[in-house]
Amino acid sequence: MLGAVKMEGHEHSDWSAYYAEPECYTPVGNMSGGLNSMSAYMSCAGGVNVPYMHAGLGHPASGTCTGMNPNGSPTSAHALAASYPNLNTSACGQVTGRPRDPKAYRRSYTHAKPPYSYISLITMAIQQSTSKMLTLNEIYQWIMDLFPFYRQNQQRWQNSVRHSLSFNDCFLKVPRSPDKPGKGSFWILHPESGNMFENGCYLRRQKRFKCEKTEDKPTESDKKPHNDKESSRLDDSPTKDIKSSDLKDVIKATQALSPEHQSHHQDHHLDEHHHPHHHHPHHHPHLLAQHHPVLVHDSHLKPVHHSYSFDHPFSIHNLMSSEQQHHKMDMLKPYEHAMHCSGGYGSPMTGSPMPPMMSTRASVEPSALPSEYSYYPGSACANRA
DNA sequence: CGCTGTTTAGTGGCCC
DNA sequence: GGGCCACTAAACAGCG
Repeated sequence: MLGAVKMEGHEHSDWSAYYAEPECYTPVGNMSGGLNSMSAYMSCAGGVNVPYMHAGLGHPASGTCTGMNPNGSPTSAHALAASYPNLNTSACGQVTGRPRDPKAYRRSYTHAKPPYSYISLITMAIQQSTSKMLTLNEIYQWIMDLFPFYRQNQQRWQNSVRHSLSFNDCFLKVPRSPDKPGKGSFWILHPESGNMFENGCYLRRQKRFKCEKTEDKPTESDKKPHNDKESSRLDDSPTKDIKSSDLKDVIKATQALSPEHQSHHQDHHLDEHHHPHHHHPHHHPHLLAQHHPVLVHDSHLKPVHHSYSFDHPFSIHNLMSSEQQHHKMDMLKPYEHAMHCSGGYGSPMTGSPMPPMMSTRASVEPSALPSEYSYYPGSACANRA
């Protein structure tokens, strides 16, 4: 299993060194034994004054209004520096190496590259969103809010994110409706891409999702190629742009994953209240569906549950569910606990990890939390052997 | 002009 | 070694 942890392009030495320390991370095959390394990771990341405890909840991108500088930001860096005086960082805030002090070096992992592929990150971002669809910028925000590492070198990884979105068939682009102008399209997960991450492990896909539909390929008239390049793609592969007639099915497919859609209005309200200047109210599916009234059922877009095992230590559930598990607790205790006991991305100290994002949304009421986080564990049993 | 999106190319790790 | 997957860089076009 550890092999999966190691990933290309990641700081292998950092992670392997970290995992090698039994005090910090003991994978030992006890995946469901409450060893929640990723949650500990998130605990720390979230604890580092990540100004948006709601990351794992309804609207990731809503982090923009929590005071975080969307551009990576001196603000964030300073906040991090203030929170982590011992953080061994370079002038630009990047982790420069392993501090001599074990505790300090563990803390530095708040800025180490998470062992998730970009595809994983994008998938997580979209899946955890209430609307199951995010704009590019919202995906950026979600990643940055959750992983301090990605507040640096944004041009680099954001290019990779864009590449991943375009290149991988598992991501579909949903154009904005004419009456909701704005920049960029919405991105959703292909309804049939659900088994990309077997066992719910988001470290690396077990198999690449390939959209091989041919018989249900949309007609040429339904597509709106942006340019010659895109039209040329139609020859051997359907465009990733999703047509309006498919939207409802796709949304249904994605939202059928959890009962959270039943509380959309509540979540919507909450987020609107907390993030009054953000765009996301525009793309809630039910709103969007209103803008796409002509919806025809398409067989190839049948609802398919994304079946993950959320017990996996690197699953999004473990990454996020700590919020649900602890939202009733004293908001500060877990943070302090993690800061003292973990301070890193992985820690065996917590079978019940602290909430990942605690810093600013402590006032959120449990009832306002999306129900998906109490739903996922059950779905794991239902969908996976 | 900056952001978004597409595409190509090169590289490296992992697995069989 | 080949295939696959992932990361990165870069060029380019379209759009707001």
